[in-house]
Amino acid sequence: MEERSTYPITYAILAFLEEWGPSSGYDLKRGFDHALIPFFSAVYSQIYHELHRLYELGWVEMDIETTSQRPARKRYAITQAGRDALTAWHSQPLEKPQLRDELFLRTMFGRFAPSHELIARFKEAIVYHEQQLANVKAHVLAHGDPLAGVPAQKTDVLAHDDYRGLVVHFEQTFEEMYLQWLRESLAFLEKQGKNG
Amino acid sequence: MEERSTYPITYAILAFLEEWGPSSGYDLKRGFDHALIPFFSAVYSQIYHELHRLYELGWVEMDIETTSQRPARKRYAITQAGRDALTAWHSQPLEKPQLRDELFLRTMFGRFAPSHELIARFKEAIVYHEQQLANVKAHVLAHGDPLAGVPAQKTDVLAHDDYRGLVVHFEQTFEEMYLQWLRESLAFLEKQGKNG
DNA sequence: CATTTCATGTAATCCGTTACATGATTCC
DNA sequence: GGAATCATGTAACGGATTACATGAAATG
Repeated sequence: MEERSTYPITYAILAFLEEWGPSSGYDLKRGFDHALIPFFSAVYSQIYHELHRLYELGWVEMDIETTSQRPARKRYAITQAGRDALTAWHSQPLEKPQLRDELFLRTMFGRFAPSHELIARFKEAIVYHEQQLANVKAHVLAHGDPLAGVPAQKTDVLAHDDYRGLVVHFEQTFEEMYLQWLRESLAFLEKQGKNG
Repeated sequence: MEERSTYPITYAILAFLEEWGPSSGYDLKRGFDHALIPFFSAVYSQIYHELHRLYELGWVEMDIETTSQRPARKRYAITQAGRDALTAWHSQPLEKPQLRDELFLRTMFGRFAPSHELIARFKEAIVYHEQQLANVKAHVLAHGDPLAGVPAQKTDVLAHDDYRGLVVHFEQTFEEMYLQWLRESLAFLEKQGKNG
């Protein structure tokens, strides 16, 4: 197979179909929003487009539900070729991670505006990341945290949710670290403002 | 003015021109690579394109150096309108930060491949982030860290800049946190593997 | 009876990256 | 003499997002 062009969403969809069983594009969207926040998201148009692509690759199969009174609903299921692709994915090299955050650029060039502007941005960022942290903590309660010893692991194999738990643990640590930086920096900026 | 469409690179260029004085696209590229790694980067084509755009906006002016024997060199300088735009930028709301990292998706769906695969990815990520941390520590020495009380080197023209130091502090803390997560997760994965 | 939810898709735009194209000068 | 550096750009592609388009059924 000469499969060029697979993206993160390719495998996100395959993995969810494998985990959840046959699903519609609509189901997938809702699943992504609930389970993958905030490190992965997709919009409907992207999901529907990718499902068509996966269908043509033979990695998913599809049937249309006729039983329901609801709008036409297409159920997609992963095929064996899809499962093989999902497994092969884990052998491929990782893409480089990217953290894009305009606040860093604003901070770096903060002196080109009155100091209260940057201070206001920091305060807004604190509100935003406090909300993110609250969301993540709800996730920890839901999925556990294997590194912090929060619930549910089997002794023989990795528990189902342990993998997700590792990611959620990262999210929580990240948000806490970010908030600490915001608060320390804010204090620094406010102190400098008074001295200057 | 009905001009939509200004991006981070717009302001990165304006800020650097304000800070460094008149510069060529080539200068800007080198400056970005040295001063903004790893949270901001740009390729030549993007920089040249943006410079043309800024010229048409009247935010920069340009003259061609005829004195040199080198290839034609265009020197761009920020205008007053450019300075105004740079200041106005700081009043605008922040875009939402995005951390894109394929490792999270790989981890979440780690059970769809033999455990040694994910373990190998984690080991590769450790090597990568150790290198990132080493780069950042060199930055700290060059630019200082106002939160940790590390002074900037006087040899650096931009060294007075505490704003940049705040960003570099974040970078270092981020890489340290990331590495800790990688090592803890790796130990967890390896332990679970032996039990199974 | 109005809003939300269910349900799928097309079209356009946008931003970033890669590939391509050129050529002089300096350094080893 | 060959490699690296200086220096500027065009063309094409590609993934992600936004806007647009439609409409039934359940919920309050």
